[in-house]
Amino acid sequence: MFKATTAPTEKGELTRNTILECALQLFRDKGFEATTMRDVATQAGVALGAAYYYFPSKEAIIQAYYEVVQAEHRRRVVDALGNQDMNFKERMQFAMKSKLDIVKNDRKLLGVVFRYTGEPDHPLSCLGPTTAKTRRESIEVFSRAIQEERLPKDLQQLLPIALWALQMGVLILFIYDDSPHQKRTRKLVDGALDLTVRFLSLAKNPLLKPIRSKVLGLLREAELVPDFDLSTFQPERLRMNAYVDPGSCSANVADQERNSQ
Amino acid sequence: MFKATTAPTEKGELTRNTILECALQLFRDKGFEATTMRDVATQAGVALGAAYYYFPSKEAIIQAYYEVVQAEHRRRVVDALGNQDMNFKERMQFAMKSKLDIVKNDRKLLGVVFRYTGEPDHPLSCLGPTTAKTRRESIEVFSRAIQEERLPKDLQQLLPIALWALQMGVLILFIYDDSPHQKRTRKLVDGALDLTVRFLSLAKNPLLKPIRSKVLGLLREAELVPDFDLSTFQPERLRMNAYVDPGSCSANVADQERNSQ
DNA sequence: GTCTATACTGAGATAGAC
DNA sequence: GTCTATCTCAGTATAGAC
Repeated sequence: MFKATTAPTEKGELTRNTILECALQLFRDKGFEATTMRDVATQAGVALGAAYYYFPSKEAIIQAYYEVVQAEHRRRVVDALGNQDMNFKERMQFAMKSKLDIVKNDRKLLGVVFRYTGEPDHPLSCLGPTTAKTRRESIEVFSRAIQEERLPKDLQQLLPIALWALQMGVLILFIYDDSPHQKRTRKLVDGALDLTVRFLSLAKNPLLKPIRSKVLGLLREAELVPDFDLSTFQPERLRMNAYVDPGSCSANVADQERNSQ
Repeated sequence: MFKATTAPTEKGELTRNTILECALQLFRDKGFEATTMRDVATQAGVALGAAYYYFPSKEAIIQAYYEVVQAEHRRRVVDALGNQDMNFKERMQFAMKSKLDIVKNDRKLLGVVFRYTGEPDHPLSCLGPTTAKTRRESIEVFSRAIQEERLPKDLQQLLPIALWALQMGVLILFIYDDSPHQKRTRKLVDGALDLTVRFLSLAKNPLLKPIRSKVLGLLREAELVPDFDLSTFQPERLRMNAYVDPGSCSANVADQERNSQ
């Protein structure tokens, strides 16, 4: 199991970490719904007010969890890219599977991340403006994983976003997957990436450039893909993130949610 | 605007309909969160307990709404298939767009349908066992829409499920789409279906049968597509619906949710 | 800025009377 | 089937300690 939080620097960080760790332990033991904020505060040895001081809602704790997961994912991928010799497909596989490894014991918790997917205005919407930073980081991890591969520019832009979207779907499947060790989902990942590689070597063919352009144009029109050429990829320009003041991306969820009240 | 409910026959049905209509009106006016169950009960002229008698939770009202939408969708598609002369692409377009037309003024409400997507055990999970009937009906509508087209058996099985999945994604995009009349989403639908048609005429080529088999095998292994040949399509065999007793599918959400407590 | 302690409100949900 | 009374708990408020 990966360490859930990074080393705290200030006292406040330590309290926050304690609350986070205790909350996650309770969520794992009793379930998210069955755990009250009072339980969390008691377990962490702080007053209720302290819990709310750091996390504006119970769901915000899950969001914080997901950010930790995301940081760990990045760490693992960067580490592996630096130390292992993997081919294109292996790098994509690693990027997908390491995420699953990280969350494998927390499938119940993970589902809460998706709770406000359909509600753009909710501060914890996993596709909304306040979660843009995490989303961008996630896409960036996939971007790194495929960086070394020589791909046409349009595919280079498209693929990390497609992999991120695939990963979102895979996570849902993973949550529902009751096969031992979620073998079913892992097999699907293998197969999907296998097809992706084959498909890409087809798509690289200059003869298919028109259809690639059509697809990209379509996704750009839908503002699912940023409408400019990227060497420095800036997915915060995604339409779904359009409301975000880029400067506000650095605040933590607690602050963001508080601000939005 | 379509009529939200069918003509009630018994007294209980009438009360239920009243509560449903009043709730939806309030949700549209004030928003889902801002509306309390007390508001709903008051507006409908019943006691709080009566509202909970028919709908075990506030979200269950949204689920009931979605079932009405689904019924209307089926009605429109069946009607159009019988009366209009449309080609393959037009039929798919109609199936997609009529759904959007139905929900176009309720995008805020619609998001709540997705609230428990990541929580398999929740009675209102839109991918869970208790919503299997609605899901099956939705897939069946797409199945009808493409029925007349001559397609290889495997594609005939795959396509309705793929269209259903596409529609789920499209609905999310639709919710986030702030362009006038959600033109952006509608254009994406056009483009996506255009590509689908082109892709299908490619895929129909017997030379590509092996890759088709691979894709289908993959999806079957992941239990995203039922593992048998279908002439009578039975999506309740989908893995995600595996817990469902097929006999229990006829009960309404309220009953199902109550039973699951 | 980081917390404690306590009291309070609002609303989702339930129990049990009728 | 319906109502009234009640419960629980998320979240807020406040006043103050360090």
